[in-house]
Amino acid sequence: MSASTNRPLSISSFPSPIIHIDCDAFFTSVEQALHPELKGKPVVTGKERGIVACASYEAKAIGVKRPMRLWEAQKICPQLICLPSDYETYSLISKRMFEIIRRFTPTLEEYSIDEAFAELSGLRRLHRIGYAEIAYKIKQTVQQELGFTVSVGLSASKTLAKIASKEKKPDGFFVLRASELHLFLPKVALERVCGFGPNTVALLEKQGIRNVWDYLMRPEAWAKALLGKIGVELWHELRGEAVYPVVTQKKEDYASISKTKTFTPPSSEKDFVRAQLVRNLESAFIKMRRHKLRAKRLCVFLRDQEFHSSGVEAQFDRSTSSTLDAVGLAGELFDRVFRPGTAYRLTGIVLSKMEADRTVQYDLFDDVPKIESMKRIDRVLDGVNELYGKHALHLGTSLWLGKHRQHVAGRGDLPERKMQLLPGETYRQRLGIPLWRVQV
DNA sequence: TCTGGGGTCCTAGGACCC
DNA sequence: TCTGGGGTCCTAGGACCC
Repeated sequence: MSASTNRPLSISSFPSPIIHIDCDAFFTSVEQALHPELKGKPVVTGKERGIVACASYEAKAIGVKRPMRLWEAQKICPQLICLPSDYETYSLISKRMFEIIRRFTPTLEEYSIDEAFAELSGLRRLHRIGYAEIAYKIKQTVQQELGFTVSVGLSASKTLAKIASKEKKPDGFFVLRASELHLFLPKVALERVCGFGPNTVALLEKQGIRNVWDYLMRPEAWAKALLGKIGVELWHELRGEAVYPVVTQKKEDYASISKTKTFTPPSSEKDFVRAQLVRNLESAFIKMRRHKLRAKRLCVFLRDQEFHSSGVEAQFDRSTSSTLDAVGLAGELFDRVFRPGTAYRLTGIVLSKMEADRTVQYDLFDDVPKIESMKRIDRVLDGVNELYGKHALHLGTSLWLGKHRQHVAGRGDLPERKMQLLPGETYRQRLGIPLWRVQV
């Protein structure tokens, strides 16, 4: 890099001042704040899954990392305290944090359960202090009221603010002025940019780019040619020219809902893999109905032993929230993806093209009584499952075994399905799930 | 890092239409 | 039958994020 290129990109410090607030070891910090006896001790969450979901800084110091197996972590650190994740509480604390920040600025984006972006423009006059002081005051207030530390970065774009918040973690506070980028960015590794994953970093390194400043010294057109749209956006963001807005609107609905599940050992037994898939289908539909949504599109995918995934997508005749309605198509897609002789380790389904399930609109040729009765079945299913636990009541695996063609073509009819529920013992036993015996 | 689960967005190629 | 060009939708897959 020649000296002549190493000069400020911008004279103004903050064309648009944006802060990124990132909680330090959020889940365990909440636990320690709620249970003071845990303070200063190595704590992890994730007990229910058997892997480390979050490790406190005390645990990290001993070498516990994410996502380590729990037994592995306990070997390294025998005095480790393992807790199950308590998402409801974490969400509550998360909401409280967002509310605290909103007292300073309404322009807040709830980026994830433990991260937020906020715009500070126009606040200097209101608070009669500079942006850095406002940012610091936000950090202090959050910490005081929640009882654990957060890291805050202030800069001129979301991408830069995120880099800044990581700079001094934990309990970090870092101000990155646009006028100082030429001094700071040569020290910043490419993987610290949100949007540069392992593949992109490898590609950039092949081009002789070793840090963020190197990247900015290439022309915009070069970034576009190499990395496309995202490449250009980040090229601007990293120069302190904000491209990504702080999105204040809370996202309510999902663009997609997915359920995947890994099983061990891997299996090449078609009906067993299919049974796994049905399970995911049911879970996804339960979740979808809880959010009062329906889906038009369905994707089925499998992952084999070698970690290669393959999937197919298709659309329903009309969007649906009924599990029964979807089984046929799911079965068809499964048959298209499944390769005999291949051992699979995971099945997954993705529902997309979602819409609100409030407005009922039937096509001329829809079988209205049947749709209505399927909806009633779903309500019963959801009700029973609510009472007795998810999957207490579920589809018999046999529902589509052998006969599923018929269901796809004619969509079947309910009494007949009820008769066909019982065979398939082996898979049911292997999955350890009860039968569907309820009269609808 | 020999690998958990839930998301979002982008892109390239093909089909199909005018 | 061959020849263009362009638009749009769908599909499959990739990359990345928390």
